[in-house]
Amino acid sequence: MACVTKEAIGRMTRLIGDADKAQCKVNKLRSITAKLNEKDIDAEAEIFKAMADPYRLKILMLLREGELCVCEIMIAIDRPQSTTSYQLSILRDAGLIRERKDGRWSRYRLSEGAVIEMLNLVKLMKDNQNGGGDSG
Amino acid sequence: MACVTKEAIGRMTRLIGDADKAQCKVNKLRSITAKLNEKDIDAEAEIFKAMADPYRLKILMLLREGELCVCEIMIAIDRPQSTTSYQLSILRDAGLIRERKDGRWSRYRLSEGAVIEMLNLVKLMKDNQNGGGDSG
DNA sequence: TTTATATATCAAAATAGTTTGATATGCATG
DNA sequence: CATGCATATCAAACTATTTTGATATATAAA
Repeated sequence: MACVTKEAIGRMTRLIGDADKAQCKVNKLRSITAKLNEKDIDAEAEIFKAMADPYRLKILMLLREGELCVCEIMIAIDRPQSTTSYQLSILRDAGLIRERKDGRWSRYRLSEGAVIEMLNLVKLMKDNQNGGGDSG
Repeated sequence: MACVTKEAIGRMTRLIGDADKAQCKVNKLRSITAKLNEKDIDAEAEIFKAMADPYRLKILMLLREGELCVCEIMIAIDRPQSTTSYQLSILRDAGLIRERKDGRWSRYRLSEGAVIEMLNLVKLMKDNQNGGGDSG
């Protein structure tokens, strides 16, 4: 951390043109990131990681329609049981879905409305990138 | 795909208790996922992947404050230049940030407001999970 | 209580993503 | 055009995630 500071100030001085202001800017940048709580950021990254897979996105989209058990989900995404279980465990551990035991079945559902908002938002972003195309 | 269908209908029949209805349900589940466009889902997963890393989240949070060049970002996140460049390329390729060349500097900024909405939404989700804690 | 079923977990192979020093590229200046 | 600097790209080591058959666990039915 400390070992790059000198070079950092040099770079910043060339960028800004004034050594004192550069020192100031370096301090400011460092203080902004210092304020960002590591644990919070890791927790947020964990949520994005859980959504960062096509099968898992499919599962979330399916669960918008209502609660489903593992055997239904494995049919829908067309993967083996162990794979389906694995993907569900990632979503569950990230807090995106909830499990309910029902006899020998495990039924899964979305844990909160924000998951749907997230899916809507990412669709919007994708559509904006492609120039406003439409899709299911 | 076809080779699991028979077993799928068996499972579904046990779940529902009626072979015809089971066949129907299997078809319905398959048709829901069939409607989900693979390319769209992959594109959306790509966006989530880009956000699924603590350093990249930090960068996005920094860029909420305005445009920054690579040398400023590497100071803020305290990583070597090559690492910083790599992370920026992931964000750029996913369409989350935009690059602007300015002499020998490359300046980066958020590409759209939806990125900020995404950051707000994930913070909400994380806070809900922890029982409403607060953070920077 | 034996058997079948649904799901979770394990373990090992396969695949994918990250880090970073070294090097290339491109701009600006002397 | 030689030099210095900012950034991008490369390549190899490293780390993490995913896949899936096999196996364990738990529930229900025979």
